[in-house]
Amino acid sequence: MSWKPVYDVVQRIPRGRVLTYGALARFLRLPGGARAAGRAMAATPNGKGIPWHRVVGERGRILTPEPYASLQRRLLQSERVTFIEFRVDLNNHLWSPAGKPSPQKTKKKVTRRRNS
DNA sequence: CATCTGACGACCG
DNA sequence: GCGGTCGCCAGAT
Repeated sequence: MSWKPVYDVVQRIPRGRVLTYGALARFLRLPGGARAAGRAMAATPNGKGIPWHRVVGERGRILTPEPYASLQRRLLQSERVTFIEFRVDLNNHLWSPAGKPSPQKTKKKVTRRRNS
């Protein structure tokens, strides 16, 4: 499968901003949904300058396997991305491929789901 | 060819 | 908020 379009978008994520697998999948209309985005990232070729660390779970949750999780947090924090208890503050850093910066501060539907 | 396994996210109780 | 299931589907075994 060609994940080029995925990498292409990821590569466009500005420094200090992040994208979620779901948003990525929906934007590109990937068959298989968010998980497809996850597969794409898991297959990300290293050393290609792809900012894989800027892709996180739906609520800013870091989902990468342990070896990378710490690195990812470190990289994000190094570019000024703020965290709230192991979660990226999407409210201020979520980016949109379509060019929808709108950070906003009013949380609308941020109260549900699990994951620990 | 048959199974298993996820770098997800939606739902349910 | 927490734990568990389900749909999806490309690779790995």
